[in-house]
Amino acid sequence: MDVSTVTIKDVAALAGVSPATASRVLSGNPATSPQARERVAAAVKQLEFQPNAQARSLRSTRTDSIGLLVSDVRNPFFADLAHTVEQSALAAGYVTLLGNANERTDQQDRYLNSLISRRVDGIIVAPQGGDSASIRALIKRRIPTIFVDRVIADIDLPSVTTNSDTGIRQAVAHLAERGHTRIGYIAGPQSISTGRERYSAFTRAIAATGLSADPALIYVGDFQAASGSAAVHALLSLTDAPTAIIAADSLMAVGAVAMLQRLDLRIGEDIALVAFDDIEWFSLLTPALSVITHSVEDMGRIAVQLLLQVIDGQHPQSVVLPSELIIRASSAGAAHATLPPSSRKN
Amino acid sequence: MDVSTVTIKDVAALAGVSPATASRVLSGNPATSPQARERVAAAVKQLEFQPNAQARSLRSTRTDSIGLLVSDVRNPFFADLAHTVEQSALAAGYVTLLGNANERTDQQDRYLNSLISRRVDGIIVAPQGGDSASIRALIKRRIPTIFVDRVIADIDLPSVTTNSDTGIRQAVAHLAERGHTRIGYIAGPQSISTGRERYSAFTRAIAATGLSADPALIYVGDFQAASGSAAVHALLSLTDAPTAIIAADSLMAVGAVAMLQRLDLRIGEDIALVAFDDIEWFSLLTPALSVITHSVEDMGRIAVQLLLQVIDGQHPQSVVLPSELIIRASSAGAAHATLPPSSRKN
DNA sequence: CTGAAAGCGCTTACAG
DNA sequence: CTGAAAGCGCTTACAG
Repeated sequence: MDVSTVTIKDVAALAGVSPATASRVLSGNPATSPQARERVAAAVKQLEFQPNAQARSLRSTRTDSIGLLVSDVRNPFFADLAHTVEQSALAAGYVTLLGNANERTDQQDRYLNSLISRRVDGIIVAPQGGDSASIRALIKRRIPTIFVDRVIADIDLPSVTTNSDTGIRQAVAHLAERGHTRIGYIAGPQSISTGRERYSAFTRAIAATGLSADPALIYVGDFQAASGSAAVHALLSLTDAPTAIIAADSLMAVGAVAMLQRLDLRIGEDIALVAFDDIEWFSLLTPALSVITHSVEDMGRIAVQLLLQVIDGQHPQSVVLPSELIIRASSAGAAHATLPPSSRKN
Repeated sequence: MDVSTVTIKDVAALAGVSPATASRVLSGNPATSPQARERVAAAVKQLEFQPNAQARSLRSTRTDSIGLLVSDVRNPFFADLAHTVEQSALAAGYVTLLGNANERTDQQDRYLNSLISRRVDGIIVAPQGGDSASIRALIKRRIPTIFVDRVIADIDLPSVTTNSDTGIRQAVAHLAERGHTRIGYIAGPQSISTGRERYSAFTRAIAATGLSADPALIYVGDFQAASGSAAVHALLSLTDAPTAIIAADSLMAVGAVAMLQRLDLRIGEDIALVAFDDIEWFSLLTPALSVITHSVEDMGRIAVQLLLQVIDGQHPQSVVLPSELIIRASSAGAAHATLPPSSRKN
């Protein structure tokens, strides 16, 4: 007998009960006799029965699965987030279907539609860009959904985000204290909430400390490594170049490090660098990178919590997590004037 | 009308056709009239109809989804693999459900069972450890399955793996040429095929070059960072410590780097280091890390290709990809005697 | 505690 | 090219 075609009927027949009873035993319904439980269990084992999740959820409308849509799996922050979400969900009995938007709205829409078609019980999404038809569709269908890390401005859904203000303020204050007056900022895309928020946190911090608010010190990147490299090159080509740089995410920081190395600049001496997002690797660089840290574990765990509450019919409050500066060698030194790339070997 | 309850019957009613015709239009069956196509399309749009994938696959036995089980999403190699698999699958019209075994057999089994229940069309798996009931179940059920990166010894399934021999031989030869005679090796777990294979490639290379085959030079780790740190500490505590170390994966290499830094050893001068797996970050370290590279893009792309062939009823040959040494500063210097940790500040 | 029956939302021979 | 009908593998009121 082809084991792949074993159905609950086969189990029921072997156990000598009706499919209904077999189903009850399988789903842990207490209205079953010990004998029935025993015999069904034996039959399941003997036939290696695996219930068909499709059929089950077609009838019961539950799938015991959630969707997680991240912006970019290759970004260590989102890889870590995927990991914690998945572990938390597993502990609650849910399987996580992971989708990767690849920082593109079209792929986000494709995955979201696919998750809708699969009738996941809920979705955790780190949304791309601005408005999106597929996210509106989630709301229209009343599919339990929460935002993580990022939000979409006029869509009112529970979320877990980071208050970037504290960490960025601490970073700017710290750099000011080390004598930096012109701090460059590599911003994230302004179509993404974290990009906007960290940007405004930076400008507020600059204003509060009375440092140069020269708009030329701000370079808007796209949260990917290449834009971090481009940013460093542009910022250091200024006549009055910054002596310190803050990057709004880890990938752009990676690009910044690569370009600084290519320009033969010594990080922490010739120029200070601080990255948003604390990635394990940053502490291994020479010098170790100062970072603005926020807890990806908390974010993932709380995201699952909130989603389960929404699935349960509740209306949980959004949660905002703190951020904090960790000072390492890349920003520990005093400010020095930075030479433009053109005057150095490249 | 609650948009989430729109079914194909509603679409058919609005379009003035039968559900059968609506279904044919939806699935692109050519046996449909232009009028039917047009009116169904209009109804779908107006009602924002999303077909229920569960119901569809219950009847048609296809789900247009594949499963990918990786060993550890937080390992950049597997994150990259997930990315390329997903992109290739998407191009072929499949959605990828990603599961994370977290280097644990029990989680692997849980996900595999869940993927079976969801009736994915095929599964790509980087298997944990040795034999596994859930992997045997895949075969019994004749679920198209292929191995990627790792294999299980006596299970005969198509696979895409790396021939680690070339790269490791090049690495050993390169280190020998630089004057190293005692090369330490941080092995992966011997329960995993890549762990075993790279280990034997190393011992073969050592034998071929006539270097020290002292068993004390080999430390067996678990492919995680912490074991790389422990390995470095153990190897450098030897009376006759190695002057060069090869780590069998990127995570153990990260641990090795962290420990070498903690011991205040200068990589590339006091001790040479080579890592298996080429991770973007490795070139940013100071000094940049020499690596044994193999193409994760090819691996992911080919894995999807093979799986589609298996789904199509074919019996594709396994593919073995090449590996190659990339020499950077971490191994460029000449060999020096290495002092044990006890004689240094820690 | 149990079984017969209906139905979840689709698809697919079958007949026309 | 189209529709009525059966059925995919489950679950769940309903009646006993």
